Amino acid sequence: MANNAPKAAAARVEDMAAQPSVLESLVGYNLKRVYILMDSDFRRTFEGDDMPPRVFSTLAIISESPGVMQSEVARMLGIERSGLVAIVDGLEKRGLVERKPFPGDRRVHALHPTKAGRETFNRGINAVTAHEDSALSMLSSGERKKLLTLLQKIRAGFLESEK
Amino acid sequence: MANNAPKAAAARVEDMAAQPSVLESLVGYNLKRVYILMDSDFRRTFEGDDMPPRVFSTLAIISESPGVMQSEVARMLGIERSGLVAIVDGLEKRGLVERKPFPGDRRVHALHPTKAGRETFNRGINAVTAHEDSALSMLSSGERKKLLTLLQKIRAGFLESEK
DNA sequence: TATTGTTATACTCTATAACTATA
DNA sequence: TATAGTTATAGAGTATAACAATA
Repeated sequence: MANNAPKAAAARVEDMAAQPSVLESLVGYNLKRVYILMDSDFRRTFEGDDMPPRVFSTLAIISESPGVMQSEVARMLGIERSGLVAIVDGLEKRGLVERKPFPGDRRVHALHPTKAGRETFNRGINAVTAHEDSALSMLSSGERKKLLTLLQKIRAGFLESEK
Repeated sequence: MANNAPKAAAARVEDMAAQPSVLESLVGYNLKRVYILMDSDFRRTFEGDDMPPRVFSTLAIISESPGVMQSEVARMLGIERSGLVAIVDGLEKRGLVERKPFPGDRRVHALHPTKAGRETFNRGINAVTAHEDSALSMLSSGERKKLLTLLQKIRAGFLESEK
């Protein structure tokens, strides 16, 4: 150690900046931090519309696949059937989706978007895209595409390993 | 529509596969799904060691920056001071870290790793790296580096925009 | 027996606010 | 006045288990 300075009488809080951590080099750690940033930003942007991420995702799937059953939506979103009940309840109360009988299987509730639901989804998808444009403005178009490709590749890899 | 088949009497559940969703093209959605996969995998891998991600992160920062104060650790991890109390309590009970008086400011608890804490961290960082090697084996070395770089760039961008 | 939707329940994670002791 | 650590509390999100209706 080439530190010839006299020993300080007492440390000062201002001097206690910590070392950069090895955590910064871990994909998992950075993934979590970025997820939290993006998720918070999404919620802040759409809180006036009462549209947290998983509610928007549910509306999207129902709008794109009218007649889809709840179990299938839950499976696509990677959540439990039970967790989806409250989300669909909320969307139904707001007049954005409807539960209808499914011809051929009376256990099933087929989920359909209403006209208002389709309109909300169409406005939403534009707003969400604009939100991503803004939140990811530090990335070039190519970098953003690359990021998307890498994330999709990881998901595909996990899917494969579960077989 | 070039569908000349006769109309089915009743739909069948087996035929109700939903459309691929526009969600799949959103960075935020894929980020969340990948975060959940990696986080679950981490917890599963280290549950025998009682070492969820944020406990390991806390131990890492204390091991790398002995004497760091709690507020600084919370700031680095992006969580509230109050949330860190239980984590440090747990690490202290397990004999991995110690709260010591901070010379010069009696409000501060300086956090130090014990010998056992340093050993646990050293074993942990190897295990975590091995975990990432396994969980991200579908990516080439170059892809993994690129992903890390992109995630860090997003974090830096958010940090910049908060100024 | 298995599956769909539902309810009840509990647990994790986190944020907020208020308190104390110090500065 | 402001800050470090702490406690209490509440909320969001999610998972598990059990149930009725139906297959």
